[in-house]
Amino acid sequence: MLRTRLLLQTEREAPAEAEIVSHRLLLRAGMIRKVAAGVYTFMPLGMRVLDKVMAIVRREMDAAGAQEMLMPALQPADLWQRSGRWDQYGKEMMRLTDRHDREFALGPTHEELVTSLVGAQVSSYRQLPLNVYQIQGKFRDEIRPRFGLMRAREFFMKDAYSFDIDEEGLAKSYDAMYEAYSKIFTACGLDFRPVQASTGMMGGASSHEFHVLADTGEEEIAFCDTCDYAANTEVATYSRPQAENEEALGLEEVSTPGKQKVEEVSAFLGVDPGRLIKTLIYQTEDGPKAVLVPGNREANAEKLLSVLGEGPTLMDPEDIEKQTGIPFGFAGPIGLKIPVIADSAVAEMVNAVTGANKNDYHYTGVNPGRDFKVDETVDLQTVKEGDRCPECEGTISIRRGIETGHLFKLGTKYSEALGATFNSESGQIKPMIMGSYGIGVGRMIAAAVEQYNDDRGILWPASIAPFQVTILPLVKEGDDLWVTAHELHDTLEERGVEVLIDDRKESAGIKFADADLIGVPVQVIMGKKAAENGEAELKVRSTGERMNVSLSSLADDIIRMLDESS
RNA sequence: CGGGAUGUGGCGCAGCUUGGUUAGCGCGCUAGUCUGGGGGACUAGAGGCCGGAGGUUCAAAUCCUCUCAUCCCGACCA
Repeated sequence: MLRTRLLLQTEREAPAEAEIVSHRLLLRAGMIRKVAAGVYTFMPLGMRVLDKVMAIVRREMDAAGAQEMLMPALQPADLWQRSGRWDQYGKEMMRLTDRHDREFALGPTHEELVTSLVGAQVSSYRQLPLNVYQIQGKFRDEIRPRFGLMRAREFFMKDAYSFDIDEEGLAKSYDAMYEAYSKIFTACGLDFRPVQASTGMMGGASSHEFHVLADTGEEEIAFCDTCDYAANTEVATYSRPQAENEEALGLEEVSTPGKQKVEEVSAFLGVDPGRLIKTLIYQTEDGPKAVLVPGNREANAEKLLSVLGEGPTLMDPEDIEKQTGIPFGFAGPIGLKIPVIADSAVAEMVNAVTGANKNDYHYTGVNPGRDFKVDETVDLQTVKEGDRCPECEGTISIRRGIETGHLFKLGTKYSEALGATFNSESGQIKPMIMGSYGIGVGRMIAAAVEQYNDDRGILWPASIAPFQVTILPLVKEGDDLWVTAHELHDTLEERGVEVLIDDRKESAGIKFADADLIGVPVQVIMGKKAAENGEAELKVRSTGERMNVSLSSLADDIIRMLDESS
C-alpha cells in the first residue's frame, strides 16, 4: 500500500476531549474518528486492525465448533416483551418506532433473537449441541459513553450462544468457549486474566469475565498470588480470620459527642475500626432497610442488589431522620424498627461498637443476636488488597482490568420464555440449556493500545498490527534508492506481506514520527548512508532494536524475520 | 440524572472581563525554492456565517435568554 493513496491523517496533538492513552493514540494515529458521543468511524488504518482481531476471533470460534451467522440489529419489541427485558432493560436500549407505530429496538445483545430462531430451527436432541456466533454492531445507549472505543454506544461485539440438552453439555460448551477465549486473547498478544464475575441482568448461574490488565480499566479484579483464584471485586470473597474467642461483655452506652464517622469514633474510643459496626440505611422498594458492615469495610453494591432488589440507594441524612427518627452518624441496629441485613462478618462479631440511635451516643459491648435481631445474614463485603484468598489462604492483590470478554451460563431463562424446546431421547419436551459469550472487539483494540504504547505512539502486537512492515525511503523521488524501495514494496506485497511504503515527499523526521505513531512492528529505513554500503536498516518498533541488512537479501530477511516472530 | 467545564478553519489554542475598522497564532493543507536520518527553512496562498436561535445595542465572537452538542467527576451499567 502506498502511503500517498491511504486515507490517513495523523495528528500531532490529540483532540482535547481524549483523556486516556488509547483514545488519544487511536485518534492521533488516524485509526478512528468520532461521529457523536460514543459513536466512531473506523478509518482504513483502524479497519485493518479491526479485521485482524475479527479474523483471530473467527479462527478460534470456528476451531471451537461454533458456526458464524448474522442476525439483524433491528429487532421487534415483541421478542423482548416475551423475555421480559423490554421493560427490564430500561433506557440503555435504543428504541424506535416505525411508520406503522410498531416498536423496535436496536439490539444491545441477541439472546432473544437467537433463542427464538434456534427454537424454530431445532426440534430434536439429535441437532444439539449447537453453538452459533456473529460479529456485529451492537447498540447501547450508555448513560455515559467515554474513553473512545472503550465504552461506545455503537460497538462491535462477537456474541456466541450455545444450546445444549443438559447441564453437563452446557459445562462442556462453556469450557470450550473459555478455552477459545484464552486462545483469542493470547493470539492478540494481550496480558489478560479470566475472573469469576457477576451474572447481572443476564440471569443464569455462573459467569466469567476476561479482563485485559490496565490501570485505566473501569473494573477492579482481585486475584490470589498463589492459586488460580481470580474474581471481579463485585463478587470476590475472601477468607476471614477466625473470630477470637472473647468473652461477651455487657452492653454499655457511651458518650461520643460529635463523633459521627467511623474513624472519629474509633479514634475517640481507642477501638480498632474493624470492631465498629457501620449501619447504612438504604431506601429500597420495600421501604428503608438497615445494612450492617464492619467499620473498615465497604458494602458491595453488586452484592446488595441481590439482597435489596432493584436500585437501592443510600438515604441522605435528612430523609433518614425524617423517616426513621435516627440521627445521622449515630445509627445502630439496637432497637431499630426497620429490617436489618448484616454482613456475615458482622454476625460473628463480639463486643462491637455501634451507634445508639441517639445523638452523641454509641454502644460498646454489642453482641449480635443477643443485643439485636438480624433479619438476614449475607456476604456483603468488598475485598481489599492483602486479604486472604478464600481458596488457599494466599494473598489477594487488586488490579484494574478492562472487561473485554464475558461468559454466562444462562440455563433455561430464555429458552423457556421464548419456547426454545427440543424432543429428548426419551420423547419429552425440554427447554434447551443455554450459554452466551461476548467479546468487545473494539474494546479489545483499545485495551491493546492501553497495554502497548510509549511516548511516541502505539506498539501493536504483530498479530493485530495494521501492516506488518512499513518502508521509509529517505531520499528524493526518482533517486535510485527511491526506486529500490518501491521494488522492495512490490516484492513483499507479491509475497503476501502487508506492507506500507511512505512515499510522501516529507522529511525524514516526519516519516519517523508517523511510523512510530501508527505502530507498525517493523520499519525498513532506506537512507543514503546505509545504501552506500549496500544496506538498509531494519527497526523493530517494540524494542527499538536496529540492524543493518544487505539490500540484496532484504526481502528474504524481512520475511524470515516475520516468520520467526509469529 | 446531580456536580464541574467547554464549543472560534481539519487539530491545538488566543481574543470575551471593559462590545468598535479586515477575528488572530501554532500545527496541518496548496504552490514554489532550498533541505533530506528524528515533526527543517523561506516565500506566496486557500480555508471561518466565532455551535444554533432569539434579544439588547448605532454596533455582538464579546452582554442577556433559550437551545443543541461535547468532555470530566459521581450515581448507573452484560
